[in-house]
Amino acid sequence: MAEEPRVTVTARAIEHIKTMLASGELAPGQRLPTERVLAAELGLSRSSMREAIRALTVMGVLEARHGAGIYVTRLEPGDLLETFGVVAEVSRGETLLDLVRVRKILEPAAAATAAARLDDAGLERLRTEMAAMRAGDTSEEIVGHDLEFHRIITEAAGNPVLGAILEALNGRTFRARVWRGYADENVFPQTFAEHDRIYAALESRDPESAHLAAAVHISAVEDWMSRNPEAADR
Amino acid sequence: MAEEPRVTVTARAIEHIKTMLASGELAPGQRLPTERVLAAELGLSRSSMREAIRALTVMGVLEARHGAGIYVTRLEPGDLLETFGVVAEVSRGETLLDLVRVRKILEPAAAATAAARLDDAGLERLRTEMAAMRAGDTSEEIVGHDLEFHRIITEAAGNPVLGAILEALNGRTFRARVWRGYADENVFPQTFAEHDRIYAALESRDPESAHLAAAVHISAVEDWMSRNPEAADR
DNA sequence: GCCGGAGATTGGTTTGACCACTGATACGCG
DNA sequence: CGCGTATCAGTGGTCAAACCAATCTCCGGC
Repeated sequence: MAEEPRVTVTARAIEHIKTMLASGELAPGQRLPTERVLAAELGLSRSSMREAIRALTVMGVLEARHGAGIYVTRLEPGDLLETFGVVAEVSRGETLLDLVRVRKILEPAAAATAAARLDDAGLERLRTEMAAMRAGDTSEEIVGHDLEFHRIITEAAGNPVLGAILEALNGRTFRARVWRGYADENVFPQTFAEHDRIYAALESRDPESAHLAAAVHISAVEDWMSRNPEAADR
Repeated sequence: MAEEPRVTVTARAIEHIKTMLASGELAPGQRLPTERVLAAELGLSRSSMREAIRALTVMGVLEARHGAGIYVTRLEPGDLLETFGVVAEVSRGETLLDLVRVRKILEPAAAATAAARLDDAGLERLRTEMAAMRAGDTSEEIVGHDLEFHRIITEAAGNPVLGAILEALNGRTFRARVWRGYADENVFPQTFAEHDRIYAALESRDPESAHLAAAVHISAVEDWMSRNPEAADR
């Protein structure tokens, strides 16, 4: 016989709502019944129902607005993959290296695709970020422009899922660790040169060169992390 | 002035624990204080504290064992990226296509790496899965072996983060959608042939061929989905 | 017709009680 | 003495009933 009442009521509620979502019974943006009603319908207490809602909220599928109600999010990759970022936040050691290695696969692919799609306005924005980076004083500031530089490229690749994953792979926490180390070694010039290479490839609409330049760029980060494992443990 | 006490107490608790994790104050496998104690320490009610714990649980960061206590997970990619799978479960339409496109980038890279690392035992396991797939009756059964086939390769690539992402990208829900459609068109033979190509490349330890064969394989899926958009809406 | 405020609605938070599972301790049997 | 078992304290799981704090709605006055 079926023998597993071992699941908590909250877990069942979570599964229940996910199923409604997968089946299309709940559409993006749609409003759900109130907590009290949901609890009654699923036959559990409001407390437990709230736990389920909270879980789905952090997953990015639901959004609770105080006083207004509970809504299904747009269910776009960006919403759903936000939690992905925690892996970059709480990981250390070897896992951080693995993170970079995945980025080394994705970022070049994104750059290659972007090479064929980035328009003049995009190139202009890239130049702006590059200049801002060179002019930046604080490490914090430089990291911000670095992130933006890569995000523009990622966005131009036109794949929201890819964009969200790369975004997560580059959590501020993670990025800050690397750049803090960079600052101690004055490797900024080399990094700026790598960005220049990427930009040049994009400007000449050359996917292969863009792919290569991006790979070189990320490899530099990977190498640095390999040589400075202690940076992964802070 | 700082002006946003608009964050819920639960959100603060979540952040608090994540910070303790990032700083190393909480180590993998470690046991946390009881819910009651935690609630008191952070100055909130047990209900709210439980919501925070539930949230961290679904993120794969904490694990609550009934009667035993709350523990930090091993914090390995597999644990943390489990939620990632929801995107594959609740997404539809264009997003599903974007999902496959990301897989088209990652899977070939994984196959190429695996070509240099897969040992004889691994090859043997691949042959087993291939045979089982051909012999499979139900779609359900075939999907299972298909998944296992790819998982063996991914595992051989030796990057847990990459493995976890690909695992998520291939949620059973998602995979079932495709194969259900495949069954209607009898494209199994072609798929089997693609697997044969991948296997041959791996056996001859040829990264480039493996990369190519995997790309072809995933492209076939992508093409099929492009031609059958209605499959994405079930 | 527009504006503002009172009241209803709904999520946010707290409290306290009880249930269900786990693990360790102490007991009793062989 | 050794081992199995019964007991029980500790801990997470669930429920209930309030009250608080945003938000929305609708009605009345200007």
